[in-house]
Parts: sequence; C-alpha cells; structure tokens
Amino acid sequence: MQNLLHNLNPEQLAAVTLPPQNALILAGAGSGKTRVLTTRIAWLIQTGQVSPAGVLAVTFTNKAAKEMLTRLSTMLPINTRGMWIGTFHGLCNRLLRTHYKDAALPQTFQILDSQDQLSMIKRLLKANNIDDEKFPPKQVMYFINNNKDQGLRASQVEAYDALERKLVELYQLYDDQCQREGVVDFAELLLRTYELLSRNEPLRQHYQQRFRHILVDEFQDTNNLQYAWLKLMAGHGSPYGGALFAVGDDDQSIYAFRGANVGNMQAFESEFRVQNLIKLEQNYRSHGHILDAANMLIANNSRRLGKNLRTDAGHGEPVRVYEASSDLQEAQWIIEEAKSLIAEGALRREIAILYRSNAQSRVIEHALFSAGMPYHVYGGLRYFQRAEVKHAIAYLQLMDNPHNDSAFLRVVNFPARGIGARSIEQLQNAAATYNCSLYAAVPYMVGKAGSSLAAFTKLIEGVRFETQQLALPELVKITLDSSGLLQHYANEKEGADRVENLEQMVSAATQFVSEEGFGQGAPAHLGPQASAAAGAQVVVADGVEIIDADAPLATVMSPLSAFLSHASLEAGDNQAQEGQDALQLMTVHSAKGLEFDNVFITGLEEGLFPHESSSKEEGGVEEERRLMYVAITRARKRLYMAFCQTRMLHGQTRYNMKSRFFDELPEESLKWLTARVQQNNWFSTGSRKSAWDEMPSVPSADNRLAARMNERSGASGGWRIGESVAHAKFGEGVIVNLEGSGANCRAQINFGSFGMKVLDLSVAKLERL
DNA sequence: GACGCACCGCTTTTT
DNA sequence: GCGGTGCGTC
Repeated sequence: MQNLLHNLNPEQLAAVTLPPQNALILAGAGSGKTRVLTTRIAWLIQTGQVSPAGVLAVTFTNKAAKEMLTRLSTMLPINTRGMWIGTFHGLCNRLLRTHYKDAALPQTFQILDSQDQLSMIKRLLKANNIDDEKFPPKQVMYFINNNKDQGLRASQVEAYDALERKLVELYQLYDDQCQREGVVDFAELLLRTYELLSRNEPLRQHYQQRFRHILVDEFQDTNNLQYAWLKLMAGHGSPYGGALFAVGDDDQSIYAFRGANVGNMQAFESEFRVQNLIKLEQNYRSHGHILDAANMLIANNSRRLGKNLRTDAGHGEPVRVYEASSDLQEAQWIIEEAKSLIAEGALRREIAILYRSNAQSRVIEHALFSAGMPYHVYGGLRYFQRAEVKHAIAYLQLMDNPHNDSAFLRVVNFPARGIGARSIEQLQNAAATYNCSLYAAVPYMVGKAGSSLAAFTKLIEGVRFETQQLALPELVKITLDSSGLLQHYANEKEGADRVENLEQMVSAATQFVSEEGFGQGAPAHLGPQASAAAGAQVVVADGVEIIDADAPLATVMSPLSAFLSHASLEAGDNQAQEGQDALQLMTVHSAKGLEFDNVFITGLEEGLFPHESSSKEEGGVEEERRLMYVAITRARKRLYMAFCQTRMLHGQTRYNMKSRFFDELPEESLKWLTARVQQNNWFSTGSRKSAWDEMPSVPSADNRLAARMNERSGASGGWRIGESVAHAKFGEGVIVNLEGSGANCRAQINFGSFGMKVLDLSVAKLERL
C-alpha cells in the first residue's frame, strides 16, 4: 500500500484516496491522469473497499483499456479478470451477448463497422428508389448516427419538413433492415444497451448494485448517450448504484465534430452534486517555455473550467518558429532540423511531425522519402479494414449468421463464380418478396442463377459442417482455402502482401483464442452454454434468474462470434513496422495522448490551422485552439512551429496568412528562426528580411517558383504574389493574385479576418512587410 | 468480368 | 492532385 501511494503529489494522492463518492478530476496534459485512474482502482481493492467485480472502468479506445489493464496487473497481485475494464462499445457488446434475448437480438448478432453501415444505407436507398443526389448516403448515415447518439429512435425524432420526414423514414427502414439481418452498428451497441437497462428493472438494479465504483477516462469526449449510459449504470436518481469517478480535461476536448459534449463535465458536476473536484495541474512532461505557450494560448478560450499547468522542469529551450516560403520548403526545413536533432543524439521515434489534416502529409512524406529518412505515418488502413481481410471475415460471418446481407454481397461473387449483377438483382427481389435475407432467398431462385447461388450457399454450409468440431484457427485456415480467396490472391501479380495478410489471420485467431480464455481446442462454432457456461455467474434477483455478463467472453459467446466482434471492435494496428526507429507523422488528433521529446507543428496558417471550416461553426475556433493546445503539450523538450507563404492544396496554390495562434503565444517563449513581423511595426518603412530572401537550401522546384514570381513582379510595380503587405484599414494581408500592369495594376489580397479584397495598386496605400 | 475513363469531393476519427 | 466510385465498353 505504501508502495502504491508513494511518489504521488498531493493532488494525485487526494484524488486516489477520495471517499466513495462522485468525483470530477480535472487532469491537465501530462499530469499523470492514467496513473491516478489505475492507482485509484488498485487502492480501492487493496484497502478492501471494493472487490474486483465491483469495478467498472470505461475508456474510449482499446489502447487505453489495455494500458489500464497492464498497469493494474503490475500494481496488484490478483487476477484482473473479475474487473470490467473496456471501451463503451466493448462493454456493451458483452452485455448484449449475455442478455441477447432481453435485447431482442439473435445470439450471433454481428457488428457493422462504418464501411458496412454506409454500404447498407446505399443498398437501402437503391431498394427504395431514392435519389442519392437528394439524399447522399453519407448524410443519411450522419443523420441516423446523430440521432442514435442523442438516444433517439426514428419514432422519437421530430421532423419539421418533407426532407426530414423522409430521413426519419429512412432511419426506420434502416433499423428494420438491421433487425432482420441480425446486425448492429456502433451507435446501436450503446443505444440498445441503454434501452435494455432502462426497460428491464431487475437487470438494471443488478448491475447498479454490482458496480460500486465506476471510473471514466477522457470524460470530456463523452456524447450525450454515453453520459446517459453512465448515469444509468451509476444508478443516478435511484437508491442503488455506486460512485462515478470521472477524469477529463475540458481543454483537450477536440471531438465535438463527432458528438462529444464537453458540457457533460459541467452537467455531471451539478447533476451529481459533485463535492470532490480536484485539479491536477502539475505537469511532468514539458519544459517551461512549452507550458507557458500552452497556458497563454488556451487562456483565450471562454467557458473553461479553469486550469493552469506548472512544472518544476525549468524553462528549457524556447519554441522555434519558422516561416517557410512554400510547403516544399517547410518539409525541407523539417528534415534539416530533424537531421541535426538526430546528430545531437535524438532518437527518430522521439521526433513527431504533426499536421492539422492528412492532405499535408504527402509533401512531407515525399521529402522524407527523397532524403532517405525512415518515417511512419499513423492512421492508415488498419488490419481488419483491408479488403482481403474483410472478405475473409465476411465468409466467417456468413457461417455464424447467414442473414448478414452485407457479408453475403461482399463475397457471393468474390472470387468470381459467375454470379453477376443480374442474378443479384433477382435475388434481392426474391428477398423483398418473401421478406427474408438474401441467403434465405436463394432456394426461391430458379435456372442458372439459382444453381450458381445454391452452389455458393452449399460452399458456406459445407465449410461449416466440415469444421464443426475444429478450433477457431483451423476454421479460419479452412475458410481461406475453401473460399478460394488464398488461391485468388496467389494468382494475382501484386497479391503477395494480400496473401500474407490472409495467412496472418490464422495467427491472429490463435492469439485471440488464447488471450480471451477460450480453451485452445474449443470448437469455434460451439455455443457458450456448452463451452463455458460453468464460468457464468447466475444471480437471482426478485425471483428473476440473471446470468451476469461476467468475464471471460467465453461464458457468453462462441469463439467464432467473439472473434468476429473483436474484428469489428478492434480494427488492429495499421502497420507492422513497429520495431523500426522512424520519424512519427500524424494528425494532431491522433497525437492526443502521446508525447515526444521533439515535436514539429506544421502548417500553422489561417484557413488550415485554424481550419477555415471551423470559423463557420459555433465554437469552432475555440475547438481549433484546444487542438493547438493538444499539439503544443505533446512536446517534452523541443517544440517547433512552422507556416508557409505558399501551399498547394486541392491542386491549387494558396496564399495564407500565418495562424492567429501566433499572436496568442508569449513573445518571450518564442524564438523566430526567420525575421518576424512586429505587430506594432506594421507601418514602419524599414524593409524586413523575409524567409524568402534567405532560404538556406531551397529545393529546385522552389527556386523555379521564386523565379516565376519575380518575373511577374516587373510588370506589377514591384509587388509579388505571396508577399506580405499591410493596409491602413485592413491590417496585415497576403497578395494572392496580381492583374493588369503599370497604372492599371490591381492586387487581390487576403486580409484574413477582413476577407479577400481587390485593390488598385495606384490608389491603395500598401506597406511592404 | 476486367479494365478504363470520367467524375466527385476534399478536416479532424474511434468504436 | 489524388484516390475512391460508378458506369460503360470490349
């Protein structure tokens, strides 16, 4: 116990040892949040205040859940199995598997990922002859998911015009179709669980009484449904229920665009009458200048809960700021700086290059590739999302639940077996007529199409029969062969990677079976009741027998079902080149939660960061500022910021002003590597040396660009596209275009918040910057 | 049934 | 500027 608590600072200690009451922990970046969360659990168990089975810990990502489990197992001598630690979706999946009857789901219900969901909506639109110009599938999906995230069923959505009424109708059709097929989307996992527990009182009370301590990570990222779910679990407003321990940081709320509601923090504080609010402000990550920059920037936001990070680490290096002439040159500069960092002994994996949007990575990647520097881009296609892996999964899905139409359509003719669009159309008509799944409609088909289709279902049933008594890895192996997938890719010219990915599925299955506590040889298809019902805890409450949805998964589902939900809920890593020491490229969003010795924040330009579309949304710029705050606080020792005068975006050259965020950073913490414009110096005549004039090692493409621009300057009274200027009324701007010549010369200038203006150069008084 | 061409859209992302 | 998608042709 002494061990557990030692080395905690006073605030951390206070949070860990709070009495069993609701609590809100405001945990700043790098303040030891995960440590507090895990130590709290360990302390509660070690002091005998709760048994492992009384703990429910919820995270957003599998990574965070795994991290908690790992840390806990080093702190506690006991088995962590009895605890419920997982993502919202993972926990809901487990609950729904256990109580599938009460939730009105088939035992082998399957989970649609976003790809599957979208293709299902497209099918639905087609089947109902709906113009997908008027109802873009993505928007229909957004509408459905949004309402589910608000806890609303189609019947509860209020529609005010014909368009909305149609959307509501589609929502209902979509849900009906899911129910017929026995599939649920991500939002449905949560909503269905929520409805199950609200409706079913004995079940609700059982879980409310069981979980004495509910702990939530990244609380600022919860959406309304998740918050309602937590309220229900914690028995808010009922005589039962445990304490809710919420950890979050309102300044790091960057997911409003997908429904996260920071307001949940304030709501929690008042609705749960939180007496215990603790702020963790001591930062163990970054040097002083970096924190000063973060603190001063975020102070520009309103409606904060209020927090200021501090450190004992000293000021450290100032933040280095660089103005590049172009995106190419920005990339070139990053490489030069990275090289010298590495020369000073930095590890490549301790250098992160962050950007606002993925499109920015291309130029940087290209430069890194040319320079022969190893790098790793985060956020590509993940393992279980690859086409060939999804195909294999579809075969497995059909064996477990043949009514999954998405899976059926994906592989009915892949590899090709002579079942064309015409046959599929007939089959869909038959399915509509008999109100059944495509698979079930196959017997109604006649002729050549009928026999090809029958051969396909026979193939599925054949493999199922053949593998009846086999364990999951064998089932996977046989499926890969019998489906013809392996053969198909082996014959393909560039199919080697795909074959490798497919073969990897066998090892993935082996690993899964052993990690999830299924017996090594447990038959993949066998139902849970036969395989492991002995482990399930049966509870009798109010005369109702309840099988508690306890770990391990083997108690509630077959190895195959479990593996399939694993594939949907945990998409896997994106690349296997883990061991390599490489520069880390990622968006600011994906950098959240990570830290590096050296961080580059790139593309700090108006319109890009903050992104232009954010200024149209209510509170959009504040969210961008929080995003910038997240970016800054990733750095331990060195932080670099860069922006460009010219940038290629969507096939067009754009001229942006430097980001407004520079004006919100403390002067004394910045070191400008290129001459900088003094704000109070706009109208002085002294000419400024810009990065343009002192480019150290400009790539050739850049030289050409510069030359081209200088050519034009002769005809334009010395003005140049991309040049920074100041105007008495509009302030600082960038010349975006020049037209005409001599006395008729006009300039189009981007004045940032004043917008785009076209000025007659013989009249307008412009200052060169 | 495979390939080629035209068209679209384009912020951020986990489950 | 690029990648995904959907349609038309051989």
